Amino acid sequence: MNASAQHTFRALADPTRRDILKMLAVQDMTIADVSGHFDMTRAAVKKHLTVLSDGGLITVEARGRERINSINTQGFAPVLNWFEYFDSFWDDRLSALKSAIEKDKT
Amino acid sequence: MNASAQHTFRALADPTRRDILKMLAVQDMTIADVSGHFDMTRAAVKKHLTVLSDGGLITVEARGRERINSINTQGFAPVLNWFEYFDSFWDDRLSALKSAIEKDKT
DNA sequence: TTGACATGATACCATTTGGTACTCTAATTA
DNA sequence: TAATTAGAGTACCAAATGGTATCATGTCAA
Repeated sequence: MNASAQHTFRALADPTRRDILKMLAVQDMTIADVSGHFDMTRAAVKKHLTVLSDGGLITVEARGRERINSINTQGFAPVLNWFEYFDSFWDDRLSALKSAIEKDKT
Repeated sequence: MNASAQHTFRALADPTRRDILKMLAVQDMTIADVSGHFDMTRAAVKKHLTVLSDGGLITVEARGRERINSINTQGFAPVLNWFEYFDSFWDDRLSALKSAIEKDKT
């Protein structure tokens, strides 16, 4: 926690961590649950979860001997805020950006 | 160029590179121009610009012996598209996110 | 209580990353 | 033309990163 924008951007920079976030968007999972989806040790997955937690993108709640990892919606705010900085410069370009997004959808 | 989402996310993960993007949002700059704003060598800045170019976030145009670096609006599309994936899961949470963004504005 | 299970924590390793220093080429310009 | 300027390219270095292996701890269940 105590996520600076830097921690959040760094957390998003790894493809494994982005995949974990997609999984957690569907449902909460324990560390073992998450590990089951990757070809790496549980310890490695745990490290990724720690980075995601430091970035404020997930929260972890102890339940007995398990740790329930949940996505934290508000953790995305620092990154989306950063993008909004550009809005003030792109009054004209922004519409082009939005149409580009639509076009890129697969 | 040939920016995969991974290259784009990685390009955004460094604070120096994010600062460069903010500067280029205001105006196009040569490598020397950009270097003047940082306490590091021109070669180091050049490396950052290469990563930004690989991530599709800037374009570089030769003009005489200078290289004009410009922000590439459409380069942000892969990242914003990635975020949109979550929309389909967060029909209810998304509004909370948007209000959180508004609240976080300083 | 005792054993199995989920996780935490640490040490260690190879690769990547951010940075410097140095040399080289191409374009200006005096 | 000669000297200067903007940038390219490479070798090198320290630190961070992603991963494994190993051991310790708390919790559940028989």
